[in-house]
Amino acid sequence: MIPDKFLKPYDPTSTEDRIYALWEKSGFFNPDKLPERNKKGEPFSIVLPPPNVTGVLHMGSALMLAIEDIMVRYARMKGKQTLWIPGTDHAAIATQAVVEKDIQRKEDKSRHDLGREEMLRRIGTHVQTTHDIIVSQMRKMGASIDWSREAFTLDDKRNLAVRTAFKKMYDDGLIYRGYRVVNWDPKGQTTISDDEIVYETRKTKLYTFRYSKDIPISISTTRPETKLGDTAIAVNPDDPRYKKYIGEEFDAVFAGEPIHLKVIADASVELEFGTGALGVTPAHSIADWEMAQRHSLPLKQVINEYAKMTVGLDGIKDKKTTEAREAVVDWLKKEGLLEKEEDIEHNISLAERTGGIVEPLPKLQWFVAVNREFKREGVTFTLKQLMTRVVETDQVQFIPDRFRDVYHHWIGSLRDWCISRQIWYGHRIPVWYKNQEIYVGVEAPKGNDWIQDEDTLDTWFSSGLWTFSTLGWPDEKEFNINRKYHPTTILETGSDIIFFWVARMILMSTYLLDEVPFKTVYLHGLVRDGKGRKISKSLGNNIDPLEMIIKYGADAVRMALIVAVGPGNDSKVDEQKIKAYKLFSNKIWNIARFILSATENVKYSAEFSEWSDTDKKHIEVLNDLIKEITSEMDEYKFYLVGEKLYHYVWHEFADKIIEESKSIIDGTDEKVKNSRIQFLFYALRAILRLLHPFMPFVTEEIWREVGKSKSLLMVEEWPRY
RNA sequence: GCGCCCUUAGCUCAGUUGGUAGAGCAACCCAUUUACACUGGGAAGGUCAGGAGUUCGAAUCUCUUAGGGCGCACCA
Repeated sequence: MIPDKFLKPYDPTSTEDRIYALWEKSGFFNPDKLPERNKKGEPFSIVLPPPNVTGVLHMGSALMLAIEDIMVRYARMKGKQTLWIPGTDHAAIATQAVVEKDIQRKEDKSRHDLGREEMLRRIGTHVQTTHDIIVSQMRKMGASIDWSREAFTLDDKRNLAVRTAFKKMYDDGLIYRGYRVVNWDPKGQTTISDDEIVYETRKTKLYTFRYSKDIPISISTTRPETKLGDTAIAVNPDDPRYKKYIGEEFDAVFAGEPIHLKVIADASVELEFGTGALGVTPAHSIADWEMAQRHSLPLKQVINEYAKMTVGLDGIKDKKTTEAREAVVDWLKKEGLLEKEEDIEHNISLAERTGGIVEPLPKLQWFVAVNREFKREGVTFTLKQLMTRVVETDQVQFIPDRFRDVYHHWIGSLRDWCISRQIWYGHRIPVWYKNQEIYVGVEAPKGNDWIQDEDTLDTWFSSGLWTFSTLGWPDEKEFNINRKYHPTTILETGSDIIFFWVARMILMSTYLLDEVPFKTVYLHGLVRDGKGRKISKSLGNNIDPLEMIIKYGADAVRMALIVAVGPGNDSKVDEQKIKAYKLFSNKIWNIARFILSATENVKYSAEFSEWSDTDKKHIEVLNDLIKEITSEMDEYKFYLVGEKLYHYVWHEFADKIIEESKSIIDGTDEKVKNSRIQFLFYALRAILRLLHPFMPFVTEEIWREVGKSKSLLMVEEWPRY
């Protein structure tokens, strides 16, 4: 008798949690507990890109989990010693910003009202809640991940890894403290790295004016308020208009502020832009600061951390830069110095996490030097060279490979990485100060008077260590046990974090371990709505993966996300597509029902060989498919495999083979009938195994009836051909 | 300014050493208590963005034009 449940449509909700519990109980998520076949197999390892503990999972995370679980389940069925390490990311700025905002809204308090300790306690509570939700969502997706090794980017072990890495880089001269113009986010009250800036094109005005009637050179700027901090006028050395002024010095009182300007020649000045002369503001522009370094110009700060002016006339001093700008323009008009006002479009820099307008400010911060040379075994390297070399020599390969060019292009223009943040949530910088002394160490120095640096590290500093900090590094004993899993086999992640994360992992791993963090990088794109639009709150086009799982099952959601979406491409997902794969789950269910009832009193025989001619052909077609699919799986072409399986199962196997089986089974030719029944067994067993990485729940549930044994489909052998 | 990518059936996309165009969805016609809370059968639909070149042969290689997306840089 076939079970009653097959008489009803496939019901994912009553199945999935039960199946997941079975898998977990089996222990097979942990490579140490896999069957002998796998223990002897080659290692396959992958880390989960740790989701931020800022909120719940979105479709992008669901896509990531689907692809990675396909890779992992396939590897496991191929007999590999398969490890998938889970974790979550503390996402320093992002998380603190979310909690701060929440407290501001509910209690009208700032973090300074609460104090460092209380604020961290509040964040901790928030993080625990979101962490638990995220983890339960990963289970719902069917992720066959080793929960016994779960890590957090801010837990004790990872903190030790961070301190160890920092110390080593400091000793090698690759981490330094420097007074430089950095990207300051006035809204988040912290510095941010170049990569944490997003650009937005806005219309603005370009003003052309003179500092005073006595200065013969006019300049153009979009930010007149910063001109109170100018210390030079720069012109192109070949500009005939200004050659005669080079080296001259002028004094003026600009909007109430005395300024002293030296005319300098710098090749970076374009002759065509504006008047061909520019006011140099070393304290409030990274480009000007670099120019000031070249010409030994003084630096004069006129804007503070709150983006307010610190000098100038009434109506300028203590005002926000935006207000001060208008006041300076009014002053220029009144003095008759303004010559031109034009509308132009230009990019403004926004802090990615807070949306604040980035204000370049001179600050004492910690940096990773990417161009500084260091010695390793007698050979001189820079971090940039290490990062470039491993990709050039194909020690790390990109899928799709065009990202290799993108990666190199980014490295080409890479500047020193500012890693200190003035926020509280994160890894505290392992540096202590006492009077004029400085101590950098893995552990705090002995003695009482040492005060630890107040700042925390960029969240990507700890993320960069992820492939090996999760395997126990720097604890030698633990890392040695896990040594076979590093370099990891593959990294699967979103193409949007190739610089943030992929590049930083390559940096940290090549520097600290002298080996790559992964051999292959598989990049997926953005998940968009059915119309190809970005998912956004304002459009209200968000599709909640959990809601879809409840409605259509995780198998359907997984298939909808991966079919027909090649690596690196954005995917379009709408409810209709998910629904179509729910119907497919049901189709598989009914195929099983038909075969189970047709073969009810017959035993499956693996050695059966008396195939009818038609069945021989069917076997051939199926084997060709298996062969094709297997090589495509090895090439990570899941988007093709999913589609091919769908097509074969539905339109070849169900529509043709099962249809013709009806008359064969009702017929009188026992030999043909027998052959067909054995073939149905054979094909169903193959189909379930082939589909399992893609649709693990429904296939496992059917396998329990078909396999007629207690063995789990998840550790069955991938079909041979 | 530098770099990457895209333009194939109404829609979403495959098409990997160059060999007379494919799938899913949608739309159309017909059938159907069927293993199928639906499904089956059928037919229709494309000068592969435009142009030039290489070739016996180009959706596929080269150049070019147009449109679109993205990244980096600049942002006086």
